[in-house]
Amino acid sequence: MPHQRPFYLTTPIFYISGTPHIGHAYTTIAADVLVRTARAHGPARGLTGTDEHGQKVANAAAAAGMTPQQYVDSLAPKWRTLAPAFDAHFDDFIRTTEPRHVRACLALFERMRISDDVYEGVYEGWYCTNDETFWPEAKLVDGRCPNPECRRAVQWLSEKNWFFRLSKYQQPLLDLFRTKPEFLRPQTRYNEMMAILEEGLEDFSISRSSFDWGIPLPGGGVLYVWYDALINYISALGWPEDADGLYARFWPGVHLIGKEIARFHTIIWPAMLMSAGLPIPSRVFAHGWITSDAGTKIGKSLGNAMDPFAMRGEFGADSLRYFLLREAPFGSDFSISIEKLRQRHNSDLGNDLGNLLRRSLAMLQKYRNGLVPEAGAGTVQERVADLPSLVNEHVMAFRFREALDEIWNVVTLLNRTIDEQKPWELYKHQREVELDAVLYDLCEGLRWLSLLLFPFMPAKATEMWRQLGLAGTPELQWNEELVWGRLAANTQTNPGDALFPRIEPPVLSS
RNA sequence: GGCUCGGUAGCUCAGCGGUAGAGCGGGGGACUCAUAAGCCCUAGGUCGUAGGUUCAAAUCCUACCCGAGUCACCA
Repeated sequence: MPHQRPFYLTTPIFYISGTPHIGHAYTTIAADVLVRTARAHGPARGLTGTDEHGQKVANAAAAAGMTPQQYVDSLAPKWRTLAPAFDAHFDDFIRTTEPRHVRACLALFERMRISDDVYEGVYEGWYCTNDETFWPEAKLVDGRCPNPECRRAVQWLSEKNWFFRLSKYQQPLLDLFRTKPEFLRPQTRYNEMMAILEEGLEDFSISRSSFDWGIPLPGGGVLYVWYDALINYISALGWPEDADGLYARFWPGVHLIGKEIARFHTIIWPAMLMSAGLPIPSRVFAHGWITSDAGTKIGKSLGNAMDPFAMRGEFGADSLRYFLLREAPFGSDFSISIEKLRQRHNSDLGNDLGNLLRRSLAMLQKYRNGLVPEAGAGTVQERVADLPSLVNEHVMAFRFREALDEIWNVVTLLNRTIDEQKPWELYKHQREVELDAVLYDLCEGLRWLSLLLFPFMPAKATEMWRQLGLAGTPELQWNEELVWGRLAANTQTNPGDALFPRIEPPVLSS
């Protein structure tokens, strides 16, 4: 069943001083597939953006000889190009330095004060200047920084800050998790957060007074960067003014995040919203890490990040999108390599799908001058009847791989239909009615595939659509378009270049 | 160290009480519309180890081994 409610999905906002790596592309692409699928059933909205405050940014700006604002302005364009580079379309891109965001943060802070959930306290602990991190006493190694690559002396710091009475929300959060386990998926992340909740929550410092690159508070100091960052999900909708009515229409939304930030999104953020008397997110999904073949995490700090732009250059955005969502269950870690990418590209995309389109249109060209025949007594219709709802259910539950498995069953079905019906023999023996029936089934089946694959591979699905002789793009409502027989007879098809040209392994020279 | 999740065919994984499954790779076959693609057949793996419960266990319980994650106010 298509969902009725407007659908709102967010990615995390990316920390601006980093460099985009394959993990950012992964989150972005998955979010885009969700939003595009939702949009095929009704109103849907996607949000991404950048997180621009914090001491690290301030330090990096100083090192670059710029003001923090100049510095983040110089970096923001790089992040804006990330989504378009992978054919991901978001309705909005928020930067936490924008006035609309600043206003929302201060408004939320004020609401929480009114709830008596914000109080002044002293924030202190052992601080490592190099890592810019406070460490609990128990973590110190010989009284020094526990980071194995640091091990410098730590110093005792204390500053007066605002605290959020997070402890007050332990029970409400436990109730939430127990009554609505689907709030956080997958299960393994849910278990971890439950363990944290059962251990108990401590109040949480939400301002800083030792530096000033953040959202300034009326009485001095700035908001802690995470407190500020989480609010982007509603500030981008126009809360609290909501002049455009977006907040009223789209909140609460769904958050897609990486597993490392589940705590912020499923404990701190809901508690903040509860405190302010606002609805909490409807769902949070924490996906896994992409690793290299050696099994090491790919991240900025390890210096082995695969450049997503280079990978796109070699395989194309659609092929990469397909690989990332087909290769592993969404939520698990998985490894990526050029060889695996090539394997998927050649086998699934080139051999199965691309070749299916080409051989189908080639026969239509040869036997019917490229004109779609009248529909006949085909066998494919009944086999695909459940496919749209099945695919939609899988995608909306973050089961991208299962959705693609279902779609590929139909790719295989159509390939098998050709081999079983042998159109070349039907043609030779002038069995015109049967030949028409098979050719129609193939074209209509391919039209369905184009529509269903559009969220995953927008450009290639559109190219399929074009070769099938259809106008516009397959970005259409499924309940109207996924009706068997909608493809009109006498449509003039346009066979074209191979959809996914084979990519040969590099020739090794000795 | 506590807790959590995994350890199933060469690879990636599904199965989660009833005498072992899929995809890919590998091997064989019949065809020709097609990107030498597609289709059909084929994999005989002590389901991490050792016990236990049961008429019956990858599937439940216990212990252990191995791997990963998490227990941080760094985004």
